[in-house]
Amino acid sequence: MASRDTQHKKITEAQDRFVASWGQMAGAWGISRTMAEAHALLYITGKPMNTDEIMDRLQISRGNASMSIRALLDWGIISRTHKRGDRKEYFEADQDVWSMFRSIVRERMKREVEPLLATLFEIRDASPAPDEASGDQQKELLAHQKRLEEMLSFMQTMEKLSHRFVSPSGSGLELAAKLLTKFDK
Amino acid sequence: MASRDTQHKKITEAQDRFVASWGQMAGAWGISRTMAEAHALLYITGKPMNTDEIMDRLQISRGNASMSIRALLDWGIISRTHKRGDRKEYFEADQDVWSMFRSIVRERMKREVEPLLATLFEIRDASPAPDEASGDQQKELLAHQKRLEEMLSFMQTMEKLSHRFVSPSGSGLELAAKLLTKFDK
DNA sequence: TGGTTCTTTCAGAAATTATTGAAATCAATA
DNA sequence: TATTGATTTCAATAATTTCTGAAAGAACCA
Repeated sequence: MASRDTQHKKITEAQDRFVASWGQMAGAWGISRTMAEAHALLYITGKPMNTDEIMDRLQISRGNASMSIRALLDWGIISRTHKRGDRKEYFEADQDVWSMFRSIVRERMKREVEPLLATLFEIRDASPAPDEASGDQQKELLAHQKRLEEMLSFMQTMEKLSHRFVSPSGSGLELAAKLLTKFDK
Repeated sequence: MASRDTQHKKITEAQDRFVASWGQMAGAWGISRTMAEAHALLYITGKPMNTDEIMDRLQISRGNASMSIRALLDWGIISRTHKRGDRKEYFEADQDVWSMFRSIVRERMKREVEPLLATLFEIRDASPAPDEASGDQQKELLAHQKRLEEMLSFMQTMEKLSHRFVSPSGSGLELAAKLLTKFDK
């Protein structure tokens, strides 16, 4: 039978591996490794930690820790807590994976898709109006507009879909997703 | 009425804006700006272009163009074509936005989610087996395992969902997505 | 085969992004 | 209000990613 210490060491090791693999994926999704690691750490340990604990565990500077934590708060996937008799701030991760994921989708849509969509509308509306010029040019213009429209319509569909998913009532999509995968050939 | 030249200039301008805004979003999703721009250019012009044309239009080096094109080919969202009597290779973008998006999802799942999932399984399987040690440690271990399981189960659901979406037959999800957004409150 | 054209590769340079750490700010306490 | 401790900010630096350009490699042709 494993001793208390051995078992604890193994859990810590598993946590570290979790944190590392989470951090690895970060780059591919446009967030910094540290930010992902801090989140992973809070999620997998499940207990509130203060800035110093996070710094120590991840071996990062105070500034970096502060900024990463702030970013996670802005994303809405971690929250502040306090400990009686301790002036330090503690942070804990949302423990519901689905709600966490919803926050991420919400933020990314707001930050990246919505501005893009706005720009696409602008581009469309600034397009030259069809005139009676030569057939060839006419065709080119129409084809251009069609491509713009298709992209726009795709992104709008995605936007609406994400809204459904993200809205409180839309959490039913969690069930839908699970059901959909149940009936797998 | 706009002259031929004016109209053409305006289309080019719209294309450039499209390319730029596409490129801007790239960073946030972990692909290089140039790669996104090259794809945007091929998509929005709708016509096959060779390496030199892409280089000129995006003002990039030959090396960069070659590597970006290669990456887009690997992702399966552009394809090679040829012009009779021209030894150069031409490239054109998949004009179907949904099929394009499916390719992107397929590749990202394969490259990022699947490896992560594999690592998560590894971590779980290397976890210490529950033993008869103290209740506190026992509880901690069980909580740790529960968090791992929840994350695993979430990612597996996502994986299955994406497979449905990505598979040829799964293109029905396009319809489903559109339908879902139709009934908007 | 040698010459020509097109394509890929990759070491180094440039640009971008992430991180540090010390100073400034803020907050609680007495 | 001064003191102490916690937190944020940000200019400087480090690390990483992207890009260039020249050289090597292929493909084609006469």
